[in-house]
Amino acid sequence: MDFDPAEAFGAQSAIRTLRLLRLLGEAGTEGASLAALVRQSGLSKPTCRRLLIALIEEGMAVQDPTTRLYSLGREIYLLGMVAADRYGIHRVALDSVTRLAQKTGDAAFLQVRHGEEVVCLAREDGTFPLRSHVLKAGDRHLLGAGAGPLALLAALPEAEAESYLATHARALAERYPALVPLLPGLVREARERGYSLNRGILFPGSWGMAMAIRGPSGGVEACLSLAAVESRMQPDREPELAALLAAEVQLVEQRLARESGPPTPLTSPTRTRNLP
Amino acid sequence: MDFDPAEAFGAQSAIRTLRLLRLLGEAGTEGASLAALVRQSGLSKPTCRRLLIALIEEGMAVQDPTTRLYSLGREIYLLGMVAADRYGIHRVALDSVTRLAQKTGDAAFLQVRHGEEVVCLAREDGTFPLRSHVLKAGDRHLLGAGAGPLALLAALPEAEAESYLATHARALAERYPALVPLLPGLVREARERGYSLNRGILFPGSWGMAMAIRGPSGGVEACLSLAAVESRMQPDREPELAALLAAEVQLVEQRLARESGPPTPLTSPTRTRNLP
DNA sequence: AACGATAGGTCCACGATATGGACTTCAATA
DNA sequence: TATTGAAGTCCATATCGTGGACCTATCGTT
Repeated sequence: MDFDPAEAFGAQSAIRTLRLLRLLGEAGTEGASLAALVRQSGLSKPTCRRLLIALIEEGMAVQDPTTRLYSLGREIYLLGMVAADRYGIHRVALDSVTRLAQKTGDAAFLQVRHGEEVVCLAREDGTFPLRSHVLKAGDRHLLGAGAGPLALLAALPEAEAESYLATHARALAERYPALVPLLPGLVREARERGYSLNRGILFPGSWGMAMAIRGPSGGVEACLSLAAVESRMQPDREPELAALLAAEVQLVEQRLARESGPPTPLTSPTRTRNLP
Repeated sequence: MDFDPAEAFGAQSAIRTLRLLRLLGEAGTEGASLAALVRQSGLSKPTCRRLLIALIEEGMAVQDPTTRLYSLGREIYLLGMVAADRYGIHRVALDSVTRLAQKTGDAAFLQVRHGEEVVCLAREDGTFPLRSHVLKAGDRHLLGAGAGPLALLAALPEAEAESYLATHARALAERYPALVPLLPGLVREARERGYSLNRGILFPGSWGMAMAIRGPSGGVEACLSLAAVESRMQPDREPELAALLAAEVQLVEQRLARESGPPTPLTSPTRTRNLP
């Protein structure tokens, strides 16, 4: 993360604290070690630790006394549930994830777009014993990187997708070197098919499939996805999986439409500074 | 809130930022004005504003451009969903809230205990036109203050409840003056009946009823509750409402038991400093 | 339309506060 | 029992955050 000094505006440690919080989110249920957080945050060890203590004292983080790993605290859950009134999609989508996992036997996910990132909100495992553990709740990837992010990218208006690719080519190439040359083709494929397919591009042998969820206003903010080992996502099973995805996506879309009495505000998180 | 300087340990502004975040949580969906946040936090206006900007830049808060009110941002929702893997009760309890609201026609709530506080996680309104708006998602009250908090207090082991009352008498008296003398009686009543009843003690005319949810390990962490205008909670309707509550509580408890393959860690959020 | 009152927002000199290099402690591996 | 790597802590220093003072916008009132 490392700080661009320009973005510190008298709130350095506030920003640092909040970024740490986000890193804890990415660490998910397992948690993260102090060393890992130091590395990822670019902070010094004492600073990192001090901020973690503050997070812990406020209930926003916890440290496992035996493993010493840090993870999100209950306070964050409580706040998140309050925020869910506004941003929530889980109420209409979580049980679809569960059903997908049950019916397919593989891992199913709910992912949402958040600016240029795609965040995995929920993962549910099926019963099949060979499982891909490449994606878990809290993981974040750039649009396009993985089946879910690919579905979301492909569902964007073409102009928007183009400009995203142009703007983020560098970042994509850095984080996912193998991906960039393939992306335009994958996006086209996904558009034609109606769902995306990731044939082990990011992690060999880990395949994925995803379909975007369109909100009542037409915007795309989330997707359902599946992940499995290569052998479980061959052409023979593809239509079956796609049909299951399609059915659940349709269900979620209906539920979204029904409850959109008060239309969800979906404004971008970027802020324009008030100028003098 | 105001700061006990002793608790600042080189993380003043981190703590301040996180407390602000919590205040935003309490403000719920409506949001809070800068002035309100300044008042509640005890911070100076510039400091408050600066920290809010930091929160906004990190996506953890948003400001409505027309009303200028601040509220929780989408990032908090995302983090909360990740934390839900660990602390979540909503997956097994939210639809009970919905059903209660539908069947009773009144407002139904899910509240959880968090240390000495009880946080309202969700509110769902029924169709009856006279509604109590005394409680909304994000609101926090001390154990004992209101139907839900009362049910949770009454469900505690007797010794624990006693010691809580002893320790927090002052705080209770300060925030809820009318309540304290009545509390012991109310708690006893609730224990005998199996559910709590608040006959407009905190807000005249706003009545409430609640029943605690017991986890598989026997601990009590949450409750379902109902609120209505006085006339809708008279003895004639009481058994009916209590039965509905009991049915949903039982359902939630069953679901909790079923999914407790990996038993939910429910450790307290307080931290013991590592001593040299 | 001029006024006062209330709230949102910002500036910047000062000093309290957060910083990180250096250190200690502990557990696991060799 | 050395050795490595990670967790955790101390404290002198200067950087970063602070809040009094000020500006502006938007009301309701006369």
